[in-house]
Amino acid sequence: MTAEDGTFDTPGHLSVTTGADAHRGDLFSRDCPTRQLLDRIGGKWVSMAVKVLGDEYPGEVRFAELKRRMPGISQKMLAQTLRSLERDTLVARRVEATTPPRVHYRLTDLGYSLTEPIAALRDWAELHMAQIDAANAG
Amino acid sequence: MTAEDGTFDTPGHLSVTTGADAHRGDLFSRDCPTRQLLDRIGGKWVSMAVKVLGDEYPGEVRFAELKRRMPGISQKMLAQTLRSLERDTLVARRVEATTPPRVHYRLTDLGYSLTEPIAALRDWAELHMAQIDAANAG
DNA sequence: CCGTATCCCACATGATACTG
DNA sequence: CAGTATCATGTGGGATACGG
Repeated sequence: MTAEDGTFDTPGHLSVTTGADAHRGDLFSRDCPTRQLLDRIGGKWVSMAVKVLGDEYPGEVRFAELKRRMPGISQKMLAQTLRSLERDTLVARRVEATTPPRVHYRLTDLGYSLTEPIAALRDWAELHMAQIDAANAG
Repeated sequence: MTAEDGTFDTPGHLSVTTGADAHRGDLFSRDCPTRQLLDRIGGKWVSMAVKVLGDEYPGEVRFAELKRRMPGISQKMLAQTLRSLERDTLVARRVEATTPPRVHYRLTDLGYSLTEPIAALRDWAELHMAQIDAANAG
């Protein structure tokens, strides 16, 4: 019942200051994939954007429509979130060169594949978050 | 292909920015469970702590041993992370009243159940994070 | 319509020191 | 050993204004 995988077996923290060049540089820069992923989807608006886009997959959603479906988000955060997802190739961007321009976003196949593990989180959350909230309240 | 569930149908945006004047009626709109969960496990050390404890489940791990298995974490952050998990009833704490005292931590059943969706994240990450890193590099 | 640029602040995290 | 207290800081994210 102990570990059968080694996801977290490297720290992601630099350990030693002896010797300027250290050993291969592999000691610290190798973060665990789970932590890396959480750093990406843990942002305030990322999971919501993925959900909204996933609901239309493989269809597209325009910027303004995304904003409308994500109440409370600012233009800045929406653009920033989408840029990040685009850099990660989780979202594709298509510009219609009209005036004014229309910009369409869609999940890539990779992005859509991410909706699976997120759905696992959602299922767990829907089953158990109430209990956790109750524990915090009481 | 549109939404069949309503996970993200409320914004969860708070408007008060002063924080000190306790503005009544500023409701934290009901956040979606997924976002709430990500707020909890998205912390820098939470997923690692769950992993380390999960590897020993249903066994216990002592504070110092936990710290040893989470390279880079400070005592403060370890204690803080464990307190949070304990409040959420994801982790149980047992104190051995010796001198010096020994404190043992273990995942609760609820906490252990969380390792399932986290494993889904990990599996996805191990398959795809390299591709995402490559996209960012290039 | 679709952004970017600025300013600002709360907060998560870290370093360090102290205690039972 | 197992914490708590204090101080410092980088940054995520919000408000607002401007630009193509």
